[in-house]
Amino acid sequence: MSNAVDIRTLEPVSEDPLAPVSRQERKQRTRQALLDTALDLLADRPFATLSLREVAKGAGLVPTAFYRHFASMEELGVALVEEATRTLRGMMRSARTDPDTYQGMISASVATVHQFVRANEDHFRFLTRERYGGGPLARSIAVELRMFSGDLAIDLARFAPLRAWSTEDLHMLADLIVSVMITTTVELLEARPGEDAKITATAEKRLRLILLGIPQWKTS
Amino acid sequence: MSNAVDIRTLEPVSEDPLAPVSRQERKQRTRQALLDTALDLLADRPFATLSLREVAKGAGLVPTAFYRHFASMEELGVALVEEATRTLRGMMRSARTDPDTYQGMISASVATVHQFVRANEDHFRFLTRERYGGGPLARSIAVELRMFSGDLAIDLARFAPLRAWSTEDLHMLADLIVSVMITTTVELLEARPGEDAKITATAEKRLRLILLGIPQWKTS
DNA sequence: GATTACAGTGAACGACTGTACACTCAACAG
DNA sequence: CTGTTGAGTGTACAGTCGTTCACTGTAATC
Repeated sequence: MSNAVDIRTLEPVSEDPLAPVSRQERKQRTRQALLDTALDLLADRPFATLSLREVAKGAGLVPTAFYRHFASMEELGVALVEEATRTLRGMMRSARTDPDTYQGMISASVATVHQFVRANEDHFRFLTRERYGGGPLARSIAVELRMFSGDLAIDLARFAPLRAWSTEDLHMLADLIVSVMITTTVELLEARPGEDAKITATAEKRLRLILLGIPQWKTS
Repeated sequence: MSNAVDIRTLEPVSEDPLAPVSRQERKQRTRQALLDTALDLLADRPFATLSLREVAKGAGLVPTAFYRHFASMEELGVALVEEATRTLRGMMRSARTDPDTYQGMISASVATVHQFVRANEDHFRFLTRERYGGGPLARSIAVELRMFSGDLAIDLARFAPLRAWSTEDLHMLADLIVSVMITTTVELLEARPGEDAKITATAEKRLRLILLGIPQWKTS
C-alpha cells in the first residue's frame, strides 16, 4: 500500500530487503557506499579537500580497495556529478507539468525547486559548491546547467507572448530564470530552519517581476 | 603628467621608487607578498587546498616565517577577503555616478563591472569561488554582498518609479540585480578572449528586461 | 655604543597523503 | 568438483603537511 517513489527518478522503489547478494551487486553496493560517504563529507568542505583515504575509511574500506571502483578521486567526482545531475534532471522533468497561467507556473516551479532541494540537499549543495569552485568538475556542471537552461528556453518558446522572441532573447530569459533558481537554491541551503517560506516567496516575486517585463520587451 | 590612479581605491598612486625600507615597511611588504602569491595560487583551485608551506615558499619564505604575519592560513584568508572586498567597494563607489536614464544607468553599470572585473580578475575570481565554496570565508563574503545589495537598494529608492515601493520589494529588486551582476562576473571570468562584448550585451539585456517590469509592479 | 625587539632561518617531530605490491578467500565458469 | 576471477586486505615507502623550538642578524631604541 506504500507505493513509494524515488523523488530523484520518479521511479517506483523496489523493496528487496534480503537479496542474495550476487557478486556484481556487492560491488555496486560498496561503490555506492563510497559515493555516499563522499557526499556526506562534502557537507561542509569543497571536493578538492577530500582524501582518498578518508572516503575509503568512511565506506569501511582499506585505502587500496578504493581503486577497485575508481581510478582516482577525480573519477569519483565525475560519478558524483552524474549522480547529482540525475537529481537535477528529475527536478526539471517534474517542473515541466505546466499550469497555463503565469502565476501558477511560477509558484509551481518554485515549489518544485523547494521540494527537490530539501529532499536532496547533498546533491544541490555539491552542485552549487563545485559549479563555482574552480575544480575540473566546474566545467561539466556548467555544461549541465546550460542544457537545463536550453531545455527551459524550448519550453518558454511555447508560451504565446514569447513566440515572436528571437532564440537569442529566449536564451537570455532562460539564463536569467535559471540564475534566479540557483540563487534560491543557495539561499535554501544556507537558510536557518523556518525561513523556507520567506525564501520561496521572494523567489516567486523575483520571477513575477521578470515576467512582468516580457510584454514590454522588443525582441531584436 | 601621468596622474595614475589605483583602480581599486581610486586614490592617486604614490610613486616612491627607492624608499629607505624601514623595518615595518619591509614587514608589510612580505605580508603583501604572501597575499599576492596566495592569490596567484588561487587562480585555479579553491582556497582550502592551499598549504601554508607553498604560500610561504612562493613568497620566498621559510614555512615558519609565515607565522610572523598570520596565525594560520584561515587568517590569511580573512585578509584576502578584506583586500578583495576593498576592490568590490571601489567598484560600487565608481558605479554610483548615476546617469538619469534607465538605459544610461544600465550600460554604465555593466561597463563598470566589466572594467573592474578585467582589472582585478584575481579578486573577483576569489570572491565568486569562495562565496559558494562553503569554507569559513563564505559567510563573510555573503555579509559583504548583502551590504552591497543594501546600498544598492538605497540608491534605487531615489528613482521616481521606485519611491512607492516597500523596502522589502526594494531589497528583492536589489538582490535580483546583484545576482545578475554576479552571474555576469562569473561569465566574464570564464570567458574565452573576445567574448566580452557578447557577455556585457547579454547582461544589459537582462537588466533591461527586469527594469521593464518595474512600472507594472504592484508593491505590497 | 650597548641593548633590545623581531623578521627570518633550519632542523626535527608526528600525522597524513597517494600508491605499489603481494596476499586472501569467496563467488563464479567450466 | 576444479580452476579462475576479482573485491578486499596488510604492509610498506616516499612525500607533504602544520607546528615546535632554538637560532641568527640587523634595524630600532636607550
